[in-house]
Amino acid sequence: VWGFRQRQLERQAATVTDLPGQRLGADFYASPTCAVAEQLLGKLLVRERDGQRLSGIVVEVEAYLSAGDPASHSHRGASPRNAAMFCHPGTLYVYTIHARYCLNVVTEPPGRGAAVLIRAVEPWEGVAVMQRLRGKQAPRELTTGPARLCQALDITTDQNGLDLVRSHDVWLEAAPAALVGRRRRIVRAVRIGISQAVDLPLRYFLDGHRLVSGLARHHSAGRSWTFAEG
DNA sequence: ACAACGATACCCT
DNA sequence: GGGTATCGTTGTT
Repeated sequence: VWGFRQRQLERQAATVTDLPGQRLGADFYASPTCAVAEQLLGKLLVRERDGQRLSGIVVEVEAYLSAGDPASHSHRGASPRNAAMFCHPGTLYVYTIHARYCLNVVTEPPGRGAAVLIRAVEPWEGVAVMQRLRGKQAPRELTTGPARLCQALDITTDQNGLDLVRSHDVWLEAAPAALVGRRRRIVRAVRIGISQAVDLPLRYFLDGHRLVSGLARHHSAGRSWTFAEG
């Protein structure tokens, strides 16, 4: 009961101050990782590149915890690769896997080693550029999957360690005005593509959204609830 | 030095 | 649903 009440308060604190299209501030990221993970759904991930905005609505994320989570890159302590994960909340952590890039948002107080992996976004601005960067046209081929969305937004390890609160290259914004007030259902389920801690339900996504990764029959698995954007 | 292995994606059936 | 390309990081000689 106490945990639920705390989460409720955290959610209110993060949404009350957010105005449509406004960049998310440092306080957004400094919360417990699971709270940040679910609050990231519906927010706008923005990449400014050559004076042009590329952006997408966050529709799927995974939490990677600072303790008790063997699947987290921070589990074996800090290293040159994961150093950004131990920086202050709101830091961008980009890592390579299978010769591709994936993007995380650092959470919690500095030094904890917790982050949220963004696994899928819905293209919002600059779709044609994303299609060119990806070399693909189909909606599900553009930004569904953590490495695909990085390629679509031209995010590489060059952006590793950026401060999302101050950077002019990458940041997050509150949901666009067009989406404020829209009711959505969130599903919480197990994470994808890991071999440790496979049973922890730390994956969050918008129920039934066509651009969520994984098989459609898994989309309704797990526990779900509704929330109102903005 | 070197070998193993991923928080993947692509292409094939 | 399954096999594999591909390469940086890591841990081991």
